[in-house]
Amino acid sequence: MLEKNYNPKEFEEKIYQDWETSGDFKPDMRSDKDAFSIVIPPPNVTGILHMGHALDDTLQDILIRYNRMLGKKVLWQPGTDHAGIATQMVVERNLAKEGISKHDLGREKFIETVWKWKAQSGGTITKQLRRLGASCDWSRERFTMDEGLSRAVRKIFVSLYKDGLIYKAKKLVNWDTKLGTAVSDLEVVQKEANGKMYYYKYPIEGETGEYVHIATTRPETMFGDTAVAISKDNEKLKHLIGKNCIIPIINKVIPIIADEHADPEKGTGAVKITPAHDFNDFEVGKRHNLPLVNILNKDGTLNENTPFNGLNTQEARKKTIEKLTELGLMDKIEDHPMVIPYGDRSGVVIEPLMTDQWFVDAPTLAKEAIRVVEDGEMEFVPKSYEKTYFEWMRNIQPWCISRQLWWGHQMPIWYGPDGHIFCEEDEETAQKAADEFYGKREELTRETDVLDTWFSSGIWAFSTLGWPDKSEYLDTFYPTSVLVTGFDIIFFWVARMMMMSMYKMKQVPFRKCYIHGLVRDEQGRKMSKSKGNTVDPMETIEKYGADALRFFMAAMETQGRDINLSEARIAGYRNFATKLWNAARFGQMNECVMQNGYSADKVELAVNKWIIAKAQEATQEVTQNLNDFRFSDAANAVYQFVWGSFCDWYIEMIKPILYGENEKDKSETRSTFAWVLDRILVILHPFMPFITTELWNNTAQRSVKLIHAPWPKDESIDVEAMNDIDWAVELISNIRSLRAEMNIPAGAKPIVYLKDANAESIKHIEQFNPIICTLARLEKLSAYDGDITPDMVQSVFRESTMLMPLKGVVDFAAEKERLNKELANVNKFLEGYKKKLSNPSFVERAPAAVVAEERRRQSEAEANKAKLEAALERIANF
RNA sequence: GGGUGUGUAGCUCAGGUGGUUAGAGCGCUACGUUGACAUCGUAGAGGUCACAAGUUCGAGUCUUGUCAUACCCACCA
Repeated sequence: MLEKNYNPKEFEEKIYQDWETSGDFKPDMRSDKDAFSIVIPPPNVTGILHMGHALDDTLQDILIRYNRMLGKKVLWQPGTDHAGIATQMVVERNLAKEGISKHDLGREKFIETVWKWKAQSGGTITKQLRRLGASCDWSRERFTMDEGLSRAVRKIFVSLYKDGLIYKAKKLVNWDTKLGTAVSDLEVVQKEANGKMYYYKYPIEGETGEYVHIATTRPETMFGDTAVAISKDNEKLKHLIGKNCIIPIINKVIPIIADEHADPEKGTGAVKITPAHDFNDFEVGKRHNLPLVNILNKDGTLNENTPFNGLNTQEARKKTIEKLTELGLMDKIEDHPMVIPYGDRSGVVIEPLMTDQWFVDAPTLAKEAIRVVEDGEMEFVPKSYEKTYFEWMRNIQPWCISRQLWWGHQMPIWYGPDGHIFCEEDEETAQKAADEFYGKREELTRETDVLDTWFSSGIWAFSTLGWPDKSEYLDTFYPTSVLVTGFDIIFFWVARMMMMSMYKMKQVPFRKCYIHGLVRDEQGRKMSKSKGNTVDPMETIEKYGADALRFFMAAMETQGRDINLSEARIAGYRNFATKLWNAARFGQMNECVMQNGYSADKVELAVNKWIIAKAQEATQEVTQNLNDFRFSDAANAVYQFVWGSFCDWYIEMIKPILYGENEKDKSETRSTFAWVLDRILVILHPFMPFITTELWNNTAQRSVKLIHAPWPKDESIDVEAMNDIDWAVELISNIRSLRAEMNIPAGAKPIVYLKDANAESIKHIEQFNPIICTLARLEKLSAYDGDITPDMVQSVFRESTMLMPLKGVVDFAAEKERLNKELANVNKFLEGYKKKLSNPSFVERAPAAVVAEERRRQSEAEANKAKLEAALERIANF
């Protein structure tokens, strides 16, 4: 017997362990059905599960479990990401607590420490995923830095390099002064700040008292200026073009040039050009062949090309202003709201800096990645994200992949003594290539830079399946079926996966890409540690169970919208689980098990036919909606069926049968109950795997585990579905015969019985029992003043189970009115269609498909009309 | 500046291709909880679907505009 209370803590972990140890998550490679596969967006190995993961992985698990029940070969490939910067920062922070810096350890020792740390606490997130119920094939778990994946990374790097798609270049890149590394454009976030605009002037060379006035937010960069630009359309200032001016303090002469970058409307109309420290100025410098003067060290302090060697930019700015003021060159300082770039990880200001870096030729790789989406080989769901994707891909810039970090994939690049580059998969091969190149043995040195984390994530879809080796899994599961991820990661990951996969595999990495929104807090604010409004999914699971959290995520997931976390709602879904638990318990108490020889398509009682038809309807809805990635619709269909139809109505309706004496009816009803409960457990399983499994294991002997139970097919049973009108007709007929049989005078109130019956208790029982309630309201009878006997009550209880209470369809006059109204409506449509279709210009000019659609609707309306008329006829007598 | 969304009940949100009386959960009110229910049931109140014009026999849904709001991209000397 089931416990009295639903207590998820008691069985969730136990059930998960059984799945995992029994190998239930492994694909059934003998299945003759299609393959279905998902690669998990690898969480950061240092991370802990947050609500975003809970959403992302719940959706994936629903799809995985659903497809597994469809009998397909199903693989959910799990793994974690080494997350270069994030992980390095975590470990550095830990070391700092002991007063150690990474430089104290040296590169090798530091990396050792990271691995040690990973071994120690890297499993947290995968443990948490298990707690959520994620049915990943953990036996195949991968890590972006493990041996196989590292080999895949080297292989693809060499391939790209040899195809000329990876190159080294000295470019202006985003430089993180705290981490001491280059970062990609995507890793830079722009933040609003209250800055100041500094106005000052540069003396014109050879013309005492003449100046060119400049405005800048960063005066300290003036030592890197190599020109001042003015638009040639600037009537007021264009006379200065061609002259030279002098950078004060260092008294350096620079030219005044004409360039469109200088907008006459902005600032003073004259712009100082610092090509080595500003992306726009860099372009101007290129156009005019201006020299580059680097004024910053890699830690962001000013260097020897300035008078403030060693000072940071803030201090240098102060000094510069002081000096300019002394020289009488300052005009004014104004408040100026501005946007400043910060590193999204380090949180410090990003400086554009000239450095040697490695780049992937993204514009070339993007071409195929764009084509396959245009051609529909990969589809975004919702489709609108295509636009975002195209927009970004068509304007993509070379991708800076080198990072000056220690933790990550060291680039497979070796330099000869003369700087010649050898790019090979390992040192031995590189040495061989060098031997051949030089004709003698030369010492090689390896490039110290490591790769951007997203480089290895970019090949995740096939590297985890075994590439570059031949493997059954790669053949079977690539391309993967669908990628499920958040919109914030489209550029970082989806786009890169598309490019890398198209380059190497010549096939899309996934056929569909389902994009979901963010999980926000109760008020719709973004969750963040700094705001302190994060909710730990593990605490939620502890409190309400994993099933409740999962169902919440599914029920709230509507395409293209963020989800606001709501504890009340999660509690509501916990109540839903409780409800189901108790329904199952009710079944147990009434010995509702499948009888031998029971067949759902042979039931006779209306109430059983009805619930079976309803169950089929719900199954269809769930199936269709899951196929369409409409998670909330799928979840709500089960919810409505279980609570609204099964618990609220069916269970109430069958009580009299189960408590009565008609053994045949009892037997059929018990079996039907068991059948419907089974159906519920199956279609609910993808959403709530734990409670469904617990009930499955406890309600009868099973030959198959629920996780592998076959998903029901629509055509498996054939019950005669009854529509509302049919129910109403049958209901009222039964009441009439009942009334006649029991000799109840017309106008009498239907029978109620209580030990101490009185007017109040009659009212109560109306509310308690939907059957009685319906009877009462249906006939709108006045008070029954005859005797009420226990027999009469029994009789009504027993017989009335043949009836169907219907919410809403209780008043036949109203029903008639409704039908007539609808009929009038249909007639109106028909008139409209007739009018449209008899209009020659519409029929002749409109596209054939449109006309056909209109005709189809017309005939649909005609069929509807016939149906309504038939229904009206049927209730005409009531 | 460019782009993409969103605006529906007190709150949070559903409302494929226009078509009955616009729905759910929570909250609220009333009544009841005796037989699955750490609760549940029944009933109810609550909406000019942001605003305006248009297309249509018919608009929450389509078109245009306005207002509000969120996010993304670029830029701001």
